[in-house]
Amino acid sequence: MRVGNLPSIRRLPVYLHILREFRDSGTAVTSAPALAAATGLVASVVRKDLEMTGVVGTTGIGDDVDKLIAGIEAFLGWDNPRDAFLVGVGRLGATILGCEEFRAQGLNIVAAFDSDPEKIGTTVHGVKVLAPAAFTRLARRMHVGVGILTVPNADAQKMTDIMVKSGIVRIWSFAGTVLSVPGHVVVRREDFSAGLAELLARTVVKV
Amino acid sequence: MRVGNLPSIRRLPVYLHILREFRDSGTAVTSAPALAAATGLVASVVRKDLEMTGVVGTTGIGDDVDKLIAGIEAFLGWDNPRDAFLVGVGRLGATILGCEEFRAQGLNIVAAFDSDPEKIGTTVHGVKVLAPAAFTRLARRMHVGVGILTVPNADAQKMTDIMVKSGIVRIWSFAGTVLSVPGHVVVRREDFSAGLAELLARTVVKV
DNA sequence: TAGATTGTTAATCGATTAACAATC
DNA sequence: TAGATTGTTAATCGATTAACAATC
Repeated sequence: MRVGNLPSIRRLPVYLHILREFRDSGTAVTSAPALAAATGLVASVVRKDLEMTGVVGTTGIGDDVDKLIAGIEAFLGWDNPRDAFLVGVGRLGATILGCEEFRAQGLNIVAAFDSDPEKIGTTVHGVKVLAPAAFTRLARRMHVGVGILTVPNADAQKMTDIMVKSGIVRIWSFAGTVLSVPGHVVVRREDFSAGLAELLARTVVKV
Repeated sequence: MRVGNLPSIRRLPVYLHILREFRDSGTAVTSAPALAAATGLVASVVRKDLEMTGVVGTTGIGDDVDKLIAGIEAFLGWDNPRDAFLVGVGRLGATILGCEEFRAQGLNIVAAFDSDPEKIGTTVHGVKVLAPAAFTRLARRMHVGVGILTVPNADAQKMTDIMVKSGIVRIWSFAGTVLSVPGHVVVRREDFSAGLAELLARTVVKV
């Protein structure tokens, strides 16, 4: 069974962003062609993507902006953020701790972990930094299911294993390495090297 | 005409990472099946991906590790980094300025720009922060073709227009908005909201 | 009504995967 | 030789796009 394809899910936040602008400028009704124009996609794709959220429009008229916003937010779980632990309070980890907007995007970072004794006990952007030894116990007690991995590549698999053992089922990884996890664990890798490769190597020309 | 597909290009840095580990552990020859095992892909995909780089292996034996490394690096342009300007020295921008590894991945950040007078004139991780007014003149004089966009969403399109006007043809954007650019400009969007949506909404189950 | 847009089906496109002859 | 792997072609799979009847 599948609930939607990945490319569609990735486009939903873009629609949401545009729909909120529409709402803020007083537009109550929109349409697939209008969203297509604003995103650079074609209307068929927009319709397919929105179908996934279960929100239905009115034939001949279009879609209600508020309903669409609520529908997408519900589908993405943004109306009900999940608790997450972050491991690795380096520069990137600290930057992520400072992103308040994630809280409105389904992610509530409740604690951070780092093996550096200098960092343990400090508070970074309002989040307490704890010793890695406490990870498993706390994750289980607080029923935390989401882990953010911002450790150096060399430590990534080791920390992943600890996460999995602790009941984490979704891992947002910023490590460059491929992680091996059991089948029930979802890993989303943000791969800057891949992004850079795509940006610079791209000699792909559409004909 | 096309030189390769995007998914393949995005996988190349992963192969590179593994190949370097192979080399460092004294392995001189590898194979598509071996790389498939290390990445979790299937051998056919590995062969297709490597075909793109032009490196040819030996039937029945496999591929030379050093040749593959050199071939991928050359294909990605990592052996010959391009100069880039970064705009928006906030938390994320500063973090990116601190990523020395980008220099080995084809990207050489030579200057940063920010409209905050407190930041102008300072040096962040070895990179000078300048006033945005100087962007166009410097980009043209130094023939900089790559721009990194780490400004708030509200300023993203405005800065994009300035980049395009200044001769930038590749934009690595960390803004959440859709940017409109002329056809000759390549934009690669690192979309954390999309990543998060994919991570959390994913109820997709492979059957 | 005429114009516009919906939801959905069918056609197209592109990427992944399997298969295999060639060959070390 | 027997086993393994190459490069490449053909089959499969999944996502994008076009088309259209229904309908406001």
